[in-house]
Amino acid sequence: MASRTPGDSGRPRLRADAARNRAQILAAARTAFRELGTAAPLDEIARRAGVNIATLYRRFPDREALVQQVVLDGFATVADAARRALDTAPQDPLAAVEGFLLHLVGERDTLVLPLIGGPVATGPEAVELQGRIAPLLEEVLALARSRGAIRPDVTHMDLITTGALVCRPMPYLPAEQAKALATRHVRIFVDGLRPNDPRPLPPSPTHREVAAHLHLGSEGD
Amino acid sequence: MASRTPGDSGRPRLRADAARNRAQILAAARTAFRELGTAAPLDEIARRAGVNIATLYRRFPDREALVQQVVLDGFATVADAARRALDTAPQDPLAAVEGFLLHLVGERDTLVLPLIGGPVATGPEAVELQGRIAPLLEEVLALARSRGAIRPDVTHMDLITTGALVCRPMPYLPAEQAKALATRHVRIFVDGLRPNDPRPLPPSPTHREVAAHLHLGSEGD
Amino acid sequence: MASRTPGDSGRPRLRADAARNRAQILAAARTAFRELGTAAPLDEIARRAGVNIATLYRRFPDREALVQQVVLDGFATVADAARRALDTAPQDPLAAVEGFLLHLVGERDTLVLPLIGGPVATGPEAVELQGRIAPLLEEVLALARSRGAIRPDVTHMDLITTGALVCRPMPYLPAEQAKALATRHVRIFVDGLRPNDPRPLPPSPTHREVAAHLHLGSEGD
Amino acid sequence: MASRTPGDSGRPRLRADAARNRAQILAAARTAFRELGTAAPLDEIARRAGVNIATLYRRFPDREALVQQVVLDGFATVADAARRALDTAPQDPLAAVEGFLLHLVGERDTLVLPLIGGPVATGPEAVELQGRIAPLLEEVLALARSRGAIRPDVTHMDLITTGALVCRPMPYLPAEQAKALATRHVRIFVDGLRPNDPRPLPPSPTHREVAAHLHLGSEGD
DNA sequence: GATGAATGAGTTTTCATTCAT
DNA sequence: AATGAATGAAAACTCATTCAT
Repeated sequence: MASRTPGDSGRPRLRADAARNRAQILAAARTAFRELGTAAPLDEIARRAGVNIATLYRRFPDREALVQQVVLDGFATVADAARRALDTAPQDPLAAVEGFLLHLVGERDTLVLPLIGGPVATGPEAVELQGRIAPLLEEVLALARSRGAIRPDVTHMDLITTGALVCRPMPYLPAEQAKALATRHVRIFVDGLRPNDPRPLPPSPTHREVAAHLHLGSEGD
Repeated sequence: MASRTPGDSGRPRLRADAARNRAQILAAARTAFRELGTAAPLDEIARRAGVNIATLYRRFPDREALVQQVVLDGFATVADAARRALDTAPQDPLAAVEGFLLHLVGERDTLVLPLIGGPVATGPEAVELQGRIAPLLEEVLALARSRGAIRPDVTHMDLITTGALVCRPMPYLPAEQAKALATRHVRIFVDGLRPNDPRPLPPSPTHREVAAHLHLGSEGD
Repeated sequence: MASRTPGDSGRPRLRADAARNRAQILAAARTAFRELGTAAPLDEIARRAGVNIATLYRRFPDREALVQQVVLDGFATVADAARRALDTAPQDPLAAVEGFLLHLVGERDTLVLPLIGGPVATGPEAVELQGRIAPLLEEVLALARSRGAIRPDVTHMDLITTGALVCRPMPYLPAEQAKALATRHVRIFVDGLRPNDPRPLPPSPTHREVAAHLHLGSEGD
Repeated sequence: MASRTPGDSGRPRLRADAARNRAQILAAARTAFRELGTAAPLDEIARRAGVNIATLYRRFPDREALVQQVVLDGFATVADAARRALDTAPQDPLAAVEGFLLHLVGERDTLVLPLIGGPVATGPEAVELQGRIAPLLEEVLALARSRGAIRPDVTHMDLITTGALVCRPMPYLPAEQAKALATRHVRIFVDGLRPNDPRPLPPSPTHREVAAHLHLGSEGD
């Protein structure tokens, strides 16, 4: 559904052409970030968006702001998917989990979660969105556990991790093939979530530990 | 275990000090690429390696050559892991599969597979290594299937995809936490490989299709 | 005379300040190329032009482009001189030939014809200009021959060769002395064109042969 | 005749292989200087000579020394040509003049006279050679004048200028074509030297003036 | 609001030169 | 004597950012 226009909340309304430019810039940034990393040249992004580099700067005072917005839009997509999962969880909670992941896979072409080389979403909006996702997924998982539909040792962090992984760009592979492989991966993973005599998992870092590093299961540096 | 010195085949032997420099450059490149992407500044890499930038250029005529070698070393690690998996497969083929993936997770701090923004390994050595990995994994899988130890619809490409995903850098998350999450992911995934009434998988792109794009289950652009 | 502004055809009109910068860059390049060869440091050229090196790159994407334009302007000067020669040929065709050469000598301080180490003008504009010069000179020569004012075996290529030679920089000699020596050379050469029982010339390469190598009587490599 | 091996006088005798290397370096330098100017990369010259760059440095402590030697060899060729001209002058002094110029044209592929961008031959050997050339040519001219074989207002500097000009590289033109054009140019020029009612020449800079700038009719900077 | 233009600060790349083998 | 290797310094080139139109 996603009727929300990403990233335009809490801002003075823009003139129509300016709004269009802003949307084009964000779209160009999403693909450029996926292809080139968040260090992608800003004038390359402006070029792809069909606007002048100065126009980009008018909308986003620096690279950081642009990255923030793109990541924020990504988080919004995840939150959206989590909400839908909760909606459908009562019928079939495990299917809801799978639906969550496949929904993300469905958006993977334009989904930028914190990426290599990129600064990270630290603003209040980002924190707020991230804080909203975890409980939604935990609620889905709780329901699933109570129905015996899922192994008990899975946490929302495993889902977030999986979502982040299957949305990573796979450079030089056509989008269709990437999506097919990601889909198969999700299907197998979700089969692994079923309570079929699972081998117990090793301990997870706590949500708090990970949150202290601020982001969707990402590592590095 | 990894007794191979990476990337030193088919080359006139280097003087001892030069070989040491070369190894330091590659090590520095591996971590820099994981942290900053393959667009990481070369002088930063030289600095970390403790050599002059011109020395780096002496060994690797351009960024491309450096990336190639790093990726090639990554492939060699994967091939190595696949070989070990085949060795242990007769005892417990599914455990061998898991061992393959966990081995990669164990090396994830220094493992660079084709990455965002990066050119891609296309040289004959890369093709040769890639062509060596697939049959090894297929042999493991065949054994597992014949023992009924695994769902029948999994292919080596699913394993490659999974290996590539769980080795992706997770920027801003400490290595320990990243490894823990990756390990849990692998454990669940492998549970999903068991032949417990699995739901059939959607079709996979063929090896040939993917190979045409030349790389370990990676996408983009 | 020379009312043409060099190198500004077929381009979107530049802002006034940008056009000024462009002209200064070209002027600086002309003298730098004559002094240092076409490998002259671009930042030196930018410095002489009083602009930032990036501004130079904005106008000329690489050294090649800058050299092209400078050479193109040189060709334009030659074409201009040839046109004037044709204008005055009816009165005294041999004087017109001499005027052509002396005109070039007069501009030699800022005239850059294809030079050592330099790539060469191959674009359509260069070809067009070169193709325009030859017939003009041939027409002058035809008139001179019909009047018996010149030895019959001279071709426009001899004139082009001579023009190119006498315009070559003479490093370390002050411009005045260089011009004096070049002028004397032209005077003697033109005396050698008179039909005073000349010894026949050895065969010339054809225009086509030379044109296949694309440039005003230049050699090398 | 040129039985002289250029540039090996007054030096401790080299080991045979070292002498060979030195000759190869000089040959490579001659062509590289003609193609790329005297700023040609030294390792390029070493590469063409088939020796290591450090070997080049062992023979020539810096670029300057290499250029000096190459130019010196060029002067030696000119002096040689002048000597021959004087030998043959008694039979036909104008033919001797032409022979001088054509001799230079014949060597133009390997003849490097002070060139654009190049430092300049200032050593005692250079001065000595230059000082030797002028009187030889003047003697030829005096003989020609006394026989009425030449216009009276030509000086040795005109000959030097002409020699320098016709030996300039003509980049991108095959050597054969360049030589043909240069030959024709010389033939016409020499016809212009004949005492056929010549128009008087404008004044020449004096030998002293030019010598103050140290070189064979060259200008610039 | 949008853009062409300019610039300072990198980053990449090359090259002369020296050193150790 | 010759060479592989290393390096500092320069030059080529790119890019984020600001300014004037």
